[in-house]
Amino acid sequence: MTDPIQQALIAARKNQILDAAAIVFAEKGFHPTTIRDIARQAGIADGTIYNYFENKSMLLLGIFERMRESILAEQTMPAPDEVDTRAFVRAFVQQPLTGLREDNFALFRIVLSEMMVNDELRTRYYEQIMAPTLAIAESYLQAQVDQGRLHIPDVGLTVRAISAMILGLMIEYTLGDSALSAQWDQLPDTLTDLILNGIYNPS
Amino acid sequence: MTDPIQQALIAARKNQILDAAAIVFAEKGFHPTTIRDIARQAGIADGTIYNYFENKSMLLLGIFERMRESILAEQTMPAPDEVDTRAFVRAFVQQPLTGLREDNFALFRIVLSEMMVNDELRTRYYEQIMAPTLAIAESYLQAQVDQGRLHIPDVGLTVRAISAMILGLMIEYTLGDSALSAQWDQLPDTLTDLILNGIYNPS
Amino acid sequence: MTDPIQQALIAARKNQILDAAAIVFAEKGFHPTTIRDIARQAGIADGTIYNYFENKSMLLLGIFERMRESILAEQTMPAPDEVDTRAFVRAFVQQPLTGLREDNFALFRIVLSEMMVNDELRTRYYEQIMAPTLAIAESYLQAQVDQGRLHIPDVGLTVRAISAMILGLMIEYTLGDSALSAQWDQLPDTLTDLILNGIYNPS
Amino acid sequence: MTDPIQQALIAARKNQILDAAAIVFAEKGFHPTTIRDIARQAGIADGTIYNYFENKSMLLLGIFERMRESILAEQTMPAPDEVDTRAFVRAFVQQPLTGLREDNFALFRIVLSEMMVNDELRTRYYEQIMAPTLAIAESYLQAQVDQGRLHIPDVGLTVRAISAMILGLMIEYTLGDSALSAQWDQLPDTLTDLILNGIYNPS
DNA sequence: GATGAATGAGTTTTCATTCAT
DNA sequence: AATGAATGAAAACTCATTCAT
Repeated sequence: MTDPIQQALIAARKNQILDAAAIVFAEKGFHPTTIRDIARQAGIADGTIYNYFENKSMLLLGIFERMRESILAEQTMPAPDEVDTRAFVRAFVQQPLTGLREDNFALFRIVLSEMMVNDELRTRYYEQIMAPTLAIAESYLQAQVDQGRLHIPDVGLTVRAISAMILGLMIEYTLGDSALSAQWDQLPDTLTDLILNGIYNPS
Repeated sequence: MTDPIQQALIAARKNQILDAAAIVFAEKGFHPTTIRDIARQAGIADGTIYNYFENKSMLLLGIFERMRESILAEQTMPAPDEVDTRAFVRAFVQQPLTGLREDNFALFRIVLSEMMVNDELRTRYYEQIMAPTLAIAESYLQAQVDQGRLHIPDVGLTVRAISAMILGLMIEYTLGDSALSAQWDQLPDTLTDLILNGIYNPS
Repeated sequence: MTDPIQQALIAARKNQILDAAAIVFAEKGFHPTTIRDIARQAGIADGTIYNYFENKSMLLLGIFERMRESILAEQTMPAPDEVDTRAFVRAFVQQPLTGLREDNFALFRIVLSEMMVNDELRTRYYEQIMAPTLAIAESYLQAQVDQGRLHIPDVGLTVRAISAMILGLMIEYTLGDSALSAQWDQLPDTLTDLILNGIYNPS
Repeated sequence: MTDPIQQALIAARKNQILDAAAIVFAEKGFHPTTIRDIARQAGIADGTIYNYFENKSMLLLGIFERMRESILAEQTMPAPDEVDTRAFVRAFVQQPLTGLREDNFALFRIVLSEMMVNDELRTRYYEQIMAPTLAIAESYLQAQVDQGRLHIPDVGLTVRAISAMILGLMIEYTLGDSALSAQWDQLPDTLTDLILNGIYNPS
């Protein structure tokens, strides 16, 4: 049970299966993918998958968990005091935009799509990722406000608006907006300007 | 074929079916809903649906078309000159936030979820809704910039960022963020402030 | 719904399916038989079966219902007064022994086997067939007792013992007892003697 | 191979497995029970079972063999001369009725059910249990007939009828007849009366 | 145009059995 | 001898779609 070698083998096999599932899901989508597709991609038998995952939905959940872990691992925000405010905000928006790029995008689309429709997935996402991430961001911004660097009437709502902007941009990207993909690399700077200074011209 | 009475009957029957489909989709989701579910809800036979729609996906497309029409019909932007800049921006963000609320939300989630995964739906959405809407918004903002009221280095990207914020907020809402739903009515003002002035405290 | 022609068509199709199921069950047994086997035998598609029966078990239940109806239809006991006691008892034992012979035996074995193991089937059998049959037999015997023709200390238990004897003989037959099948036709007389007079030699 | 210690170990392990199988079979039935269920119950690995039994059916056969041995071991009929005829018949019917009660009943139902459907099991049952038991009973009865105590025109058929009555009663019991289970303890006497004297009232 | 019975391809999931360790 | 992960065949069941009436 607690044999560490066994544990490692089980984890390795689980990862092997999730790797395969991620590839096929990203390629064909969740519903069109069959268990057989995944088994073939992983080079194992159909039944083996069921030794490690209860059913097909749990595979998506497994992929989601791994995304969660890798995202949380990356979340190394700079200490707010050490950088100037602009660099801080820029880091804040850039991380998700570049972190979830390329290969991950196809998969992100699949997972998000299913998440909007699958209660269990949605609950887990909100509780395990979104809520804690929002809380962390909120405390960061609040610290900046307390230091007088930022002026934010409602920190909670503002944090949600900013993260929504990032999420929405990733969705618009997946929807095929060519202008967006062409200028993707300019986003961090443009967003930072927008967030910090707005678009009003007071002159 | 071009008999106007026939046309009206066909349109009425199509709407009857789409009404039924919208109800059931909103309740159960797209994939879990069967043609029989929809036929029962509409009070007609399974086969009748196929006299009006090619297949199940086309039902989603039909619903989507109706959403498009109602959204476009609502898009009555104020003439930019007639209102001050703040009221203009506020109207810009408020319309989708209040328009797509309540009953529509469940359906919006289903349609968006499938759209992220269905190429045809996605293409149609981008070409028929997102692209024209972005273009209109872009021209509006550009006019304000030209009048010196707004300062926007990259109008295209900024329009996308703002609309992404709105889309993202609707998604976060569907994901079950309670803070967001509690303060939903404050969003138009908060967003307008954020968009116009940003969060930087220059003092 | 209540269209009599529809009703007849549905009944006919149900019987077609049950006929096929009875043949294949009798040949291969319940568990080894697949839905496809039955569909092929009936000359219809697999899915059609599910338009008429909820699942495989319901087919067995349907067969069972038809056996029930045909058995009840045959249960035309002679009026107890019109025949002498011996003829009455003989008719009592002969009917099931000859009624459930030949073709039916293979099917009887399958149904009984599954009935001993399937709660729903067992409950239905007891309530719809065994209990009423026992009640009828009990009242018949009681009438004979009241007329002084028979001497039965416990009518309920005796009725059960006699019917058990018949059931047991059918099972022993299915178990392959060659002596029994060779002398099957003598059973009604032998059983009548045994039941009426017992085996004690008082001389 | 013939190492007596080895033999004992093998026998012990076989019994351990059969004990587990009997428990789970009695609880869930034969088909619904998985090898894993049995292995868990026995506290061993799935594969170990296959070191001792060829396949799942052989487990049922193994259980059956043990039942056979215990039944034959119990079959200690009184010497016919030593008891009066009534006591003899009573002992004859009582033994199976009380022997196969309580715990054994659930298992008996499973085994009998499968026996009616499984050729190998059925053949073994007939040849190894039913035929010898009938033969013994037949010789006992024949002895009584020869001594003039009993009057039986056809001993073979009568023996089958009596044993069928016992078997049938056990089945009716398993089918859930409440009157039967309530009066189960009176059965030996009632049956003895019925068998010896019948129900005819010659007065 | 409406009906709804018939179709049958397609998929998930189970589980007896094997065999390398 | 014991293990239990891997296997993959097998089967029930669903449901979008068709088409004769």
